[in-house]
Order: sequence, then C-alpha cells, then structure tokens
Amino acid sequence: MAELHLHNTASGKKEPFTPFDPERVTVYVCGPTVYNYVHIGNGRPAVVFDVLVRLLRLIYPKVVYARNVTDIDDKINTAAHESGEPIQALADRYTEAYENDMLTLGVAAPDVKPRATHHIEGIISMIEALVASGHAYANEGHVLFHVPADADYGSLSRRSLEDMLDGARVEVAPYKRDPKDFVLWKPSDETQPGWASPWGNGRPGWHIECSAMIKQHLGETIDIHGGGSDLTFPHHENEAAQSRCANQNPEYVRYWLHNGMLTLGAEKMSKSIGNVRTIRDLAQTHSGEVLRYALLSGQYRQQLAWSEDLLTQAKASLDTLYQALRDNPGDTPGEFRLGDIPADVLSALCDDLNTPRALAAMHELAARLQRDEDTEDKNTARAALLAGAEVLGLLYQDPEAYFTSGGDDAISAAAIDALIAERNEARKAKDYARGDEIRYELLAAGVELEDTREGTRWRRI
RNA sequence: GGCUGGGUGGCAGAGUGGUUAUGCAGCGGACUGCAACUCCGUGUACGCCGGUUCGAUUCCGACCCCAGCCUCCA
Repeated sequence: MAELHLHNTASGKKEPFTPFDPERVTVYVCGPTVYNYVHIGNGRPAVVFDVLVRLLRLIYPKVVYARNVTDIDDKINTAAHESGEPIQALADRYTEAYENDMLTLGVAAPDVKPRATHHIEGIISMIEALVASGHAYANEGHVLFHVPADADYGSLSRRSLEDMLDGARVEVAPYKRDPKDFVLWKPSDETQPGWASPWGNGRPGWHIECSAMIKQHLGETIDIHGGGSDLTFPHHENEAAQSRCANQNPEYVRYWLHNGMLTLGAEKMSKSIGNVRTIRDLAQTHSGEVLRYALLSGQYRQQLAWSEDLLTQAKASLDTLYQALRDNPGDTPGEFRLGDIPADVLSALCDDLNTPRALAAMHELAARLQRDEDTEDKNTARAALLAGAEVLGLLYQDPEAYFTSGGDDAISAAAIDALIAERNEARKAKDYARGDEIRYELLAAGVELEDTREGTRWRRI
C-alpha cells in the first residue's frame, strides 16, 4: 500500500506521515474570520483538507478534525458598526453563510467547529500560564507575548529575528518591550466586545484563539495543522510559540501544511485588493461540484490561477466523468474501504495530496469504463471510479440528474419529453425536417439531444 | 533587502536522466438520416545561457521573469 507523505512547512520537505497516536489522529485547520461572505480562496483549504481527512479516515480508525471560526475580531466590530447590527448577530449570520458555502463545495462537516467566543476561559488560562512562565507580560491593559523569551521563535517560518526586522513593518507601540512582541489580550471599551479577565475587561488577540481551541479539543500535540500559506507568518509562528511555551511541551504540531493562494489576474485573490469571487456568487452560475473540481485541479501547495476558463474546463472535465457513469449504469455501491480505492488514485493522494494526478487516474478509469466490452470489467472500473470519487468528494450526484436537473424555468422536463416524443414520431415517418426543427428548438432552450440505442436522451447545457 | 514557491504543447496541469501523463480546446476518421454522445487516430512542449553526461525539460551553476510571505489575510 502506498505510504502517506506530506510536505511539512517546518522542515520544507516531504515527510512520511506518522501520527503521534495512530488510534487518534488529530487535524486542525484555520477557518475564516466571519465578517463577510467568504471567497473561493477561502474554499481552497476547506476542500483540500477535506480530501486529506477523507483519506486519513480510510487509513486510521479514528480521526478528530477541527476547523475553527474566528468570531472575535476588530473587522467584525467594524462591519457590525457599519451595518448597525449587533456584533454577535453579524458573526452568526456569516458563520451560517460560511457553513452553507462549505456545503456547496461538498465539504464534509468537521468533527468539531470551535468558535473563539466559546473559548474565552481557555484563552485566559493559557495567557496566565504564559505570564507565569515569563513568556508574556501585562502592560497598560494589554498582555503581550515577549518574542525574545522564546528561543525557538521563527522555527516554523524559518526566518531569523534579524530577518523579521529587516524591511518589516512591525507595529511599534509604547506598551511593547520589543517591536516583535504580539498581543495576547487587549483592553475593550464599552463599544467593543469584552470579557472580564485578570487584566481588566478585554478581548483576546487573534493567535491565542487557535492555541486555546486546539488545546481544548485536540490536545497539546496534534498531528496536522493546515491553513493558507499566508498564515504561516505571523499567525502560525505566533500560535506555535504560545502553545509550546504555555504547555511547556516542545512538540505542538507534527506536520504543518499550507495551501497556496488563489490568484485572480496575476495577483493574490484578497479582500484588501478587491479581486475576489465569493463562493455564493460563483454558485449562481456554477455548480458547487464544478468549483470543487476546479480547486482540486491543481496541487494544493501551488498557486492556482482562478479564471472563467478554469471553470469552463473543470465543467467539461467533470461532464466527461459523469458521462461515463451515465453511459454505463450500475449498482450504487455502499461504503468504501481503503482497499477499494484504485491504486493510482491512492498513490497520487498519498504523495502529498497530488489531486491533479488523482484526477488523471480518474479519467483513465472513466475511459476504461467506456471502452471495456466485458460486463465484469465494466463493473470493476465503475466501482473503482466511484471509490476514487468518494475520497475526492466528487461524483456524488446521480448521473442522470446531473445532466437533466435544474433549468425548469427555461423548459420543463415534461415539455422536453413531449417534444422528444413528437420528434421521434416525425423521424419514424422520415420527416427529418420536422425532427431537426424540434432538435434546434430544444437546443435554443439549452437542451441537447442524444439518440442512443436505448432511445433519445437529453442533457441541459 | 530577507525567506518561500514557480516558469512545461492553444489553455489547465502532472511527471521524468533516454520510452515525453491527464483533462479542455483543435484537426482527421468511425458511428448517425443529420447531429449529439462515444470510440479510434493526431500535437516531440518543457524561460535563457553555460556545465556534467553517450544523452537533460529532468542534475549543477549563473542569468532573466513571475507570484507569495516579511501588515490584516485561506
């Protein structure tokens, strides 16, 4: 069997994956800050690590997967003030929208979906531990992590403290002992959300949330921590420093995984640049499965250039896979096990989640399914294709429905069937002019006909 | 400036020291009343310059270009 290898940011290398405890594999992925609708770039880690978790669940008896939501953030406060909505209501609304978008992308629900606001107690006790151990200090209502107090700081992003200062734009604040020190806790006024703490009414900094949520739900040492490559520094570097020092446990994350950024027009897709495509908007014109296919069409660590063309190609490629299933109907298999996953798909995924190679293997299976003469060979290919699809989170629709569902406002299925019946009557009477007329009429309504040995079949285009 | 990653056929995107994926698009053919679907066939592409080698897109060195991080960010 193929052995799972993952690229670890901490070492900069692809390493064989060995969990801390094979009986309980732990995975954490950074979710979004909920102050707006998320864009497709936010969807990439969710989809990529969804595939990873699907794979892990086949290999290991128990996997605990947590994906958080940051619902305390000054951006949320700003958005709430602008809309006049209560802060928590706005955060709840966008959290729900996010969950919805994840559903669109076919992302299975994580085991735990922690939210920062539910973990204030854990955050405070962690900060207390850091103060007690001399890694943090309180000043003017703020509590700061003192970066020079952690000898390993910089080990994840592999940069020296000098590098960080060079050309960096670190905030110099009067309450900081060192420019690199970062906030664990900050004071809140009455307009800002706040919680009572040993340092007065305040709210947590961003990085400490993840540290506390991981500790509570997954433990002090976790196997895999995922997120966008833009979070490597400072977010994950800070998080790692906090957790290592607060837990007094040098092993925090065994494998750090970072996905590459989506670009739109040669630049990173980001809200601050304004070049974003929200999942919710994209879903108006593309199926979630096509979006998912597009996200998986590149290896997760590489940048992926998002474009309308990418979606067109993803749609056409996905059509080909569904077409093979539609042309070769068979039983819907039940649950899959590791042994059911086709070897090519499995080895591709085990090689640091090489989804483009896995998709190539899927297309080879689809071609075999179409080509094979023998029924048994077909059944084998079909089962393999569906098993591979299960890990990738694709091909979950009924093939017939995939091609025919939706579009009822343009022309209903019943109307289409009636026209097809009329056309076949005309064709039987050799009235091909009338037959073609109907075909063109349907084509104009976005319906393409396929005359097969079993009769006329149609698809919406 | 520092630290990452990358430049592959029309497009997307794997991979490899020599047999050069996969998908989309294109072209030719079979099938079809015509189409569509499907099938068959078809494309020697690896930024630039040196080096190593019998042989390099793949290894080494220099160079050019692009993106990301160093600030909130998936």
